[in-house]
Amino acid sequence: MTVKINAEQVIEALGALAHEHRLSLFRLLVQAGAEGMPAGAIAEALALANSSLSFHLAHLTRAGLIQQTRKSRSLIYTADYAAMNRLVGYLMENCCGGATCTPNAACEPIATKTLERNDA
Amino acid sequence: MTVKINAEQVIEALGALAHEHRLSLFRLLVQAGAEGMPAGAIAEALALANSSLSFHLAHLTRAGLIQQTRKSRSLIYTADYAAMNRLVGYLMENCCGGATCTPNAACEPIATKTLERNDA
DNA sequence: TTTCTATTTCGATAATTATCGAAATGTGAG
DNA sequence: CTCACATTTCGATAATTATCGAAATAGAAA
Repeated sequence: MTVKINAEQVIEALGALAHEHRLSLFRLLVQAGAEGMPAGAIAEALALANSSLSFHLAHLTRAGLIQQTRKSRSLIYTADYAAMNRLVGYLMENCCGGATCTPNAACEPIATKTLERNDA
Repeated sequence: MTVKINAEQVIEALGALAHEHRLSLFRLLVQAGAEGMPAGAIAEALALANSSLSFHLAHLTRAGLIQQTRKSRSLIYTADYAAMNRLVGYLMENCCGGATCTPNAACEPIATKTLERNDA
């Protein structure tokens, strides 16, 4: 339990995930692993207008569930596994009055191809 | 993994929990244990108008996160721990491409006082 | 600098959601 | 049957959210 999370952040994250396209989008990035995906490829995969996708990407980013890095002209989005773990941790932590059942399964990103940054 | 859950149900549950009052409400019921709480007591605890609370109770019920039983004139609401576990299970299951990290911590309701129904 | 490409921001619109008071419903008591 | 109580449903209103095309921004290449 390195980083704390509060109710407000939990609500923001839950609300961000509680949408057909954003849930698909997040899981797409989770499966994409540490390499992530450029916005254009995501828009194509989800069959969304660029402007709509941008709206959802901003929403997930604001909720702290995904992150953005630039690679030449493309913006690469990656899932934030730590945030995912914190969210589930919060739900489980407050599950049984706060005592016994905390999740001991932590998710680590899958390095699909290039493993450039090992600073996680 | 006795009961399956699909994306649509997950979205409904996440959306139900992604609200200040409903998240507090759900956690209140979780802490209340198997005994549950009558609507009136919940409204008082959360300082909500009866009609507003009823709206949120219906929302959580529709999402399958809480259940309703009648006890004389009062309607008693209880948290559905199994639904909670299914939700977290879904999130974790699809966390690492679906393979390794599933949660092995399951939440059981706390029997605070009367343990009338053992058919869980 | 000019052009090309990727992505975001801006309007404008439609749909959904949250809120509360007042009225209605349903249950038990006298 | 009538009354009292707990909760829900009904309106009406305000706020938020999702959508997409068109225009603007940002970076890279020529």
